[in-house]
Amino acid sequence: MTEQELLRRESLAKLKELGVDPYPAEMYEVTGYAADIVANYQEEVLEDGTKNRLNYQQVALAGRVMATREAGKALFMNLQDTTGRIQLYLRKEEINGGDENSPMFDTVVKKLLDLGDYIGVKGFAFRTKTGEVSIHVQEFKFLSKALRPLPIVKRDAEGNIYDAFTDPEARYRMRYVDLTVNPDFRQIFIKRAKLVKTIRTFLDDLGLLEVETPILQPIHGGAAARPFTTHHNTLDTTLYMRIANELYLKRLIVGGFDGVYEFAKMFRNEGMDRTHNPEFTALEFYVAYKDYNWMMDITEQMLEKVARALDPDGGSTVQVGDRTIEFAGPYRRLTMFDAIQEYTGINVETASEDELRAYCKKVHIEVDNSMGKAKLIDEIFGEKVEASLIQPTFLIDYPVEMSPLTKIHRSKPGLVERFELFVNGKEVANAYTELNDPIDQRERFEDQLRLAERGDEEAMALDEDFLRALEYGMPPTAGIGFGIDRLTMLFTGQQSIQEVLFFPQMRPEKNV
RNA sequence: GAUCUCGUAGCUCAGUCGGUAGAGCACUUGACUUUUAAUCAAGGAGUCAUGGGUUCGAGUCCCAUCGAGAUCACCA
Repeated sequence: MTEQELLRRESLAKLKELGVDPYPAEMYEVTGYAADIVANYQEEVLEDGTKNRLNYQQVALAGRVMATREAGKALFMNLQDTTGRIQLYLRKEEINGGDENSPMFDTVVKKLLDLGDYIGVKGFAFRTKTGEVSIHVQEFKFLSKALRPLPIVKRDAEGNIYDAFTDPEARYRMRYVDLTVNPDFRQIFIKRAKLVKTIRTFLDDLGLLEVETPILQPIHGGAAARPFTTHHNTLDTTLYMRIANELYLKRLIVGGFDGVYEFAKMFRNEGMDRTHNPEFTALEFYVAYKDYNWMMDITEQMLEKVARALDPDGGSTVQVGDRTIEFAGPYRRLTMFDAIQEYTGINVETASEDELRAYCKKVHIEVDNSMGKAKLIDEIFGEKVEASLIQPTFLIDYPVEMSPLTKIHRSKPGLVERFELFVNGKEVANAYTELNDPIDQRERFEDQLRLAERGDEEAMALDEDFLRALEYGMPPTAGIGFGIDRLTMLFTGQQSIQEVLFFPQMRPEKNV
């Protein structure tokens, strides 16, 4: 144990000796919050120059002590509660209750109270000489003693931060410390919650039903990815953590729910980097009797709502670095082929597979001979177009080979009715007119099986029960999936997925 | 999975050519009844990520391991 930890344990023992309970059980009634009081405290100056305090004259706050400034027989503290910080002012005579021999001020407050301790205070609001709204404390109570020292982050009047707690490893492993000493990061998670809430309200208002579907699945369908595998003891069977929930949501459409949505944790056993965490959150929703054109309209409406909800002034734009992204629709709609034509000059419709392969080699895109024309098109798009799509853009009409769950295009042979939404050069949504022809779906699954036999670990598994469901009849349906983490990154200007997850996955810690 | 960079006090960081481990904040003791990055005086605090190697001598050079970050590959 470090010196400071030992000292805090000694303080704890001394508190108990003095009859102070460092961890009281009873509730503490809070009647005021730092941010409210700082924002709303009022006083009037009378004709004789004296001040008349108008509100918060009997208030109880609770929070952590984040700084102390001793001034002889007085003491200032910064108290941090869930809303922010406020200064406390304590005077010896009051804390001691008039008893000269009381240990409360000199021992309990000045010596045994440490930074990071939770306390409750009762008193009245006032404004100090220097103009800071503060609480004049008349009663104070230990609520919880901290046995480890917090990193001390200081901030001056201009807002400059000193000794910031910045080590990403420490911040992510000890998010509780990060959230305590870096209140700015709290805003990211508050915005995330608001984003989810805005979407939920939007979808509820559309008349969709929020549902839950299995996370433990006997067949990992609905996406191309490697799953986590687990085992159920009683059933003695292999189960997979879901990589997608799409096939379950469509079963509910078959069952007669015309619109369903789910905020769903997905699990993919793949690499981790600043845009990938092994578990992440997707929003998927499916609406009967609609198609992908309708879904594009709805996406525009939904994202504009989100942008306005998160913007302090209700605006529809988001600033990402030096780029201003406009979320009010309509968004540009560009076919994949037109996009490639525009950014590379290649007409992929007329180009042969060999010509595309030759182009890839020329511009140093890695290719191998197993790649068919569709895969080459996808590579060229990813390499040459994707990063250029800054303003929200629907990329539409994909080759059928890449989209085993998507309905064949109503007029363009070889393509499917699919779109992906790109913003700031990154994909944020993937949607299609759902394939509801059970015979076509079976053939697409069989194509996937052939890919799996050739060693494609991410090929989609054939789900007989899902096909049985389609054979009972699924209405024409539009569906979409959003990456909620990435959407949050976009709306909060974060470069790393770890900044929008409270507890990003880390390698196990050796010595805690 | 590959490459590069990093790991020194509770936090943020210095540490030269290989020669006794440093600073600010935090902490301890003292002063101070409106301070606010409080101030002033004094003091304590380190398995230099871990393990090996080279050397008279390693925080520093070499190797391995662990952890993190960035870039790339794959994916959402």
